[in-house]
Amino acid sequence: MNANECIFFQLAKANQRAARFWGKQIEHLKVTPVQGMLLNFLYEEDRVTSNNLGERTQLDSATLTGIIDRLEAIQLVERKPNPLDRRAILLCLTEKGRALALRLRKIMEQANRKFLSSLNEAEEDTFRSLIRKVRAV
Amino acid sequence: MNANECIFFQLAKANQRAARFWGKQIEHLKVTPVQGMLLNFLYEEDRVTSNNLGERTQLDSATLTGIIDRLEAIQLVERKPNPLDRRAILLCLTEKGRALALRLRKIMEQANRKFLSSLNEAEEDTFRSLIRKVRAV
DNA sequence: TTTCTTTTATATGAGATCATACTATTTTTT
DNA sequence: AAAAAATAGTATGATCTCATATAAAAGAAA
Repeated sequence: MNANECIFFQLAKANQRAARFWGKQIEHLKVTPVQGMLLNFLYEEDRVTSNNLGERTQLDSATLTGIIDRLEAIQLVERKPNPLDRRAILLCLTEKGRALALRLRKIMEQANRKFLSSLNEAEEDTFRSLIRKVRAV
Repeated sequence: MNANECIFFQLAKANQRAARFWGKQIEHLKVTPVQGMLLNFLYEEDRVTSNNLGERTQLDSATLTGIIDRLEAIQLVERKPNPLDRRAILLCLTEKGRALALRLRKIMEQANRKFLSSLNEAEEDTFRSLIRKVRAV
C-alpha cells in the first residue's frame, strides 16, 4: 500500500481542501474557517457553556478557549457570567456576531453545494453516509 | 442546513478521528501522525528536495521546514547538500529512520483495515473513490 | 461543617498549518 | 557580462489542536 492511498492521508487532504474552500468563501468576512463554523453553531444555540459548545463541535476545551478569545476580541462573541454556576460562562453572540452568523449560514449552504458539485445526488448521500459510518466507530 | 451537517464540518471531524486513530497506532514509536506519514512518503523515495516532498504530500514549504526540523532533531531524517543546486537540499532517511519507516508501513496497512472495518469491501471502494472525486475538483 | 472529589474554564507548551517576507542561488533577459 | 526575474528553502507570526497542569467553584462524603 502506498502512502498516497492511506486513508489517513486521503482524509487529511480532503479536509485540507475542504477547509481551504470554506475559508475562501468567507475570507471577505474576516473570520477563519474554524471561527466561521463556530459562529454557525452558536447561531443555532447560544447562551451556552463552553462545555456545551465543545460537545457540539467536538473541540477540546483548551482549543475553544483560544478561539473564543479571538472571537471576543473582534466583538462577535461575549462571555457572560453564568448565574447558576460561577465556574461556568455563557457564550453569547453579540448583535454583530448574530448578523454575521446569519450571513455565514447562507454562504455555508451555497458552499456545500459548490464543494460537492462533482457528485450527483445519490453520490452525495452515499458520501455523507459513509463519512458518518467512519466517524461513528 | 444545520452546521452539524455541513460537509466542511463533517470532513474536519472525520479527519480528526482519523488522525487520532493513526496517532494511537504509532504513539509507541514516538512520532506524531504527520511525522509518521512523512516517513512513509520518504520510504517510498528519499534523496529528494523539499519541493519534491512537498508536492507529493501537498504540504506547504514552510510547514515542511518545521516537520523536517523535528525529524532531524530525533535523527530520523538528514538534510544533505544538493550537488546540483546549492539552494536545494536532499532529504534522506537515516538508517534509524528507514528502519522505523518500515515498521510504520506495516502498521499503516493494519490501521487502514481497522479504521475502515465498519465498511464492507464495496463501501470502502466507493468511499475512496468519492474522496478522490471531491479532492480533485 | 470540614474534607475529598469532581467539574469548569484557563494557562502553558509542543506541533501543524498557512501567509508573508527574506536570503541565497539559479535562470532568463537584455 | 550585468541586470532582472524566478526558485529553494528558511524565518516569523497567527491560528488551530492537543496534552497536561492549575485555579476556582460546586458537589459528595466523612
